[in-house]
Amino acid sequence: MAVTLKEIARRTGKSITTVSRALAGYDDVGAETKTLVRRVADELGYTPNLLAQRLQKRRSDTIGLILPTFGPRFSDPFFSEFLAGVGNMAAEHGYDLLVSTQPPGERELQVYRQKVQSRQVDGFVIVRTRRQDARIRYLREIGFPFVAFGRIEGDMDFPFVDVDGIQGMRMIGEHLIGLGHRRIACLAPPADLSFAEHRLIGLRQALATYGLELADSLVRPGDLTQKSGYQITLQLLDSVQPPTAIAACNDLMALGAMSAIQERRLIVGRDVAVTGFDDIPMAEHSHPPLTTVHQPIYQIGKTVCDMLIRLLKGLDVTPHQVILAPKLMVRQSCGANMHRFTTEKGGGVTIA
Amino acid sequence: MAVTLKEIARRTGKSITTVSRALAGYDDVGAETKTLVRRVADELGYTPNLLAQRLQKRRSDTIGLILPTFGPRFSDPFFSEFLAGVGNMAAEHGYDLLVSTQPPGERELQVYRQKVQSRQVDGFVIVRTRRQDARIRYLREIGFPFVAFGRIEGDMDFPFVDVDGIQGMRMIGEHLIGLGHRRIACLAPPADLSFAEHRLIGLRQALATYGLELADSLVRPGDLTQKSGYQITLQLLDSVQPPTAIAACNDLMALGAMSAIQERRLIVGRDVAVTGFDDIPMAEHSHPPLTTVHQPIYQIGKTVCDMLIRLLKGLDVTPHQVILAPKLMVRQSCGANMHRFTTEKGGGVTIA
DNA sequence: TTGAAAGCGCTAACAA
DNA sequence: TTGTTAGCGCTTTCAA
Repeated sequence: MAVTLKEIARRTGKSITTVSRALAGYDDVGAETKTLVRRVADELGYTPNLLAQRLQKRRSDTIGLILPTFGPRFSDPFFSEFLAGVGNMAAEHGYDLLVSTQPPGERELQVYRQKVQSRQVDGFVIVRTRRQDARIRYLREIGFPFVAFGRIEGDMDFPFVDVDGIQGMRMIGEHLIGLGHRRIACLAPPADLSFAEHRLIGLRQALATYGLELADSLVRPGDLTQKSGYQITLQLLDSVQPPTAIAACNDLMALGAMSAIQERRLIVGRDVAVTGFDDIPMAEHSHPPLTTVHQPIYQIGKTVCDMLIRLLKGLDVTPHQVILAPKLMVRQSCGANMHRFTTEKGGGVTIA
Repeated sequence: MAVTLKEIARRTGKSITTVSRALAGYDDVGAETKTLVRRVADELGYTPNLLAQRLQKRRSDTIGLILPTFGPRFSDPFFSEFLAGVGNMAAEHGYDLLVSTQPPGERELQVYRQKVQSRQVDGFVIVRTRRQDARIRYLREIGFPFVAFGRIEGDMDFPFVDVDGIQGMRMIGEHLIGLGHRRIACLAPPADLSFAEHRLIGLRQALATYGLELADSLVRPGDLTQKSGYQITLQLLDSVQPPTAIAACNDLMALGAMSAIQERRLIVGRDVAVTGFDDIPMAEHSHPPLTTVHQPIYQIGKTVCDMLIRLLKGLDVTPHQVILAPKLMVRQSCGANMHRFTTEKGGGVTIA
């Protein structure tokens, strides 16, 4: 059925070895032989059996990506774009991308271990790093190649790409303060995620610059979904002293916050400012468009994958730790650029 | 470095064959031998080399999923959920999931061909079927296993799962008409997609029941993104006789439509009704919440994958063509359930 | 320039 | 119950 080297050897009257070398382009094969072999291979539509090739080469030419995701309603627009970046770069270099999903926990590490030991993948892309990250600890321990999107706490002697979350949230904080906000709430990520800390620090720094403090009661951890942003914001709005601005640590929660505000018949940007983080496509087309911090997520996916491939090929990986400067995207949800809205209600920015 | 059968054989003094069979649980192995072998394997932390196993078995135990997606800003919440369904089911049965992205076109088919010929995958999950689908034609031609999410035009002698788009859009149409709408626009999908036709037919059927017609000028094909929904809706609103309802053929475009409407300072559900299709998580938390048609996308992913695995295992796959009944999710974007809104403005449904 | 032989790690037919 | 042999399809010494 399938065309093998053996078959080509039979037809050309050459040995399997010669055929293999002719096809691989070695120059210790006679010119005529080479042409002949190649012609026959083409005619027969030969494609090497990758399984055999990989067994022999003792590499899988496959990159693993295990999405740390919960439940069935997994739908993070952030990951799909990252995935596209990783996937395209992998394909470009002839690598396969093995994707699976596994929520953080005991079993997660088993999955990593299994993929490593069964030699299914040559390296991993790690996403959404945790402050204490068992995956990274394990891979480092056994010396298995990986590149992370995100940092961890403590010893960081491994390759990663990250966006500077401190600076990102500092910009958000300064922007909000500049607009007159003093009572700012924060929709925080789960505390075990690395970027949770960074983003909170950034926000606190911005406030501190102005002699302000982020009240504990206004830091509300969510689970990064729209729903949780929605629910927390309702609570916030119903509290005795509601915030005038809500800085969400990701766009999905920010979008949820906007829904909650609108549900209470308040105007986003006028009555309450909202900001996000990520700049997913949806952010630009929400209503009002969301002020947020841009992460070039597709590009990050490509870069992370590229670094991993270089690592796998034994090439130089410099720099092997990349921290990207974030970019503030000022749109309407924070009350800046409200010209489109002000005509309607004559309102400006509410200053607490 | 890595533990192999050979190593276990050496340590136990048995042959490789015996070790292999002991581990595989064959009962033509002595009880003691079995215990011994297993103990040693455990101690050494043996994990079979899947590459070798697969070469020998001449199967890759891998399912291919090639996302037909364009450009870097790929972020369809619909696919990521589907992906999770497929991935989880695959993992459950010990299959790997090989994911890559490739926009429709010439090269797309090359990618399929390459994966088939290099024996990288045992079968494919095909998504977003086209009316004339080269992928399906090819796979059917060579007899390669696959299961599709979606149907095609013409001969449909292959396994698939689909949601009844005709019925879905008929329900939408009837719902809108029931609310008094007569001038209904449709944000249509690219015409080459199978479901584009179904959904348009459904909408037309609903209108026909009431002696109405869907004006050609009100059928506007988009590219399924939020942005295109936004842009088309602006055009629609600026036309001499704007529609009173906009039935988008997917949620993303519907969300874009809502933005456009709000940008024109109109109230969604009161001034213009909007409906979607898919029921992505975002639909429930948009503002106002989006009336749409629910597709159990995670479940569909699982089912498609399960069918494929049964196919690969030579098990019975009945039924091998599944058409699911869609479910109308009435929320606020269409003007029904407007109690939350009516108090505000005193408005009801605008009847053209 | 070419081919024979060995081996990647595993499974399976067959014989003992 | 066990081991020998062969082979999956490929690459790579090494000798001719």
